[in-house]
Amino acid sequence: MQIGEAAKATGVSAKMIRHYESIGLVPAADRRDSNYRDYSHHDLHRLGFIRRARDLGFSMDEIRDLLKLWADRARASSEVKVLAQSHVAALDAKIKLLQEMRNTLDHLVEACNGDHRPDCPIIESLALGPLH
Amino acid sequence: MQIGEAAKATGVSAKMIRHYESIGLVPAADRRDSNYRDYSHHDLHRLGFIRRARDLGFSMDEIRDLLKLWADRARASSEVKVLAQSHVAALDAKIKLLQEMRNTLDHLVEACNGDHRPDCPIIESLALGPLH
DNA sequence: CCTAGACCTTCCCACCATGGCAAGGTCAAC
DNA sequence: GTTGACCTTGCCATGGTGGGAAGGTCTAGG
Repeated sequence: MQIGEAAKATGVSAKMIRHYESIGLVPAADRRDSNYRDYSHHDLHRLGFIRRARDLGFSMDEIRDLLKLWADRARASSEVKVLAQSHVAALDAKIKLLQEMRNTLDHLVEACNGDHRPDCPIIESLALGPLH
Repeated sequence: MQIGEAAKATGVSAKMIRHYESIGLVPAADRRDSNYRDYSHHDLHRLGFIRRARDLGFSMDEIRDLLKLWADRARASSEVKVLAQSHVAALDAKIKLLQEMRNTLDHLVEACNGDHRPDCPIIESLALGPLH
């Protein structure tokens, strides 16, 4: 199976498959005589794993760790759990930050008349002063 | 006031102040004989505005628009409100995405024993198959 | 007067994940 | 044998920020 097909099958773009190979996240693919990359079922499995991990927001480094844990059939599930938990915590922190932004801004939006007049608490709040 | 002091006063790093100047977000600062940049109260005001907008998660492009709206004292508050509302919507979308990640992963975490045994729904879920 | 150190200058490189484009090779179908 | 769909490598860009190098400027103290 060549790269385009592998891309469709896994939802990882051909571009990114090559990139993952270049950074060592996946082993270098086999090549045909044409020099085209050739993907096995096993390769697809690995790419699918990576895509799902990315869909959950894991970073490349974390995915690298997850792949190692996946390969190690003797590792304790607690090792995986710890990694996943710390990612949940990171997601929670990001969500909290975004929610604070959202709420602050939403209050300002609510306070803004949104009419033809220039007075606007949103701009005024941004324009407080040099500091503070 | 030179750049380091302006950085402390506004919470925008000297590095970023220069960057903002280079991309035209702030006008080129006055220079002293030494070629050091020289910041006025007015400049600080603008930098403070930018920092607060960044703290609310606005992109550089949006901040550019906000600065224009700030400068235009005749503009309707509705113009500002529309911009802010669309940013709130963008924040909501990001938050939703992160929450979906978080919840999916959290369910897997809850389902994982986290003990010495290797069985782990987290890894199993990532390893579903080449597709799906 | 000289030096140390704290500041400033410009310029280039790095991150992370991804896309785009260009110049060229390969293969299948018509 | 040409067309068109695919592949190859390589370089550049994004956005917002930090790091560092190599060198100029200023101030305080000996």
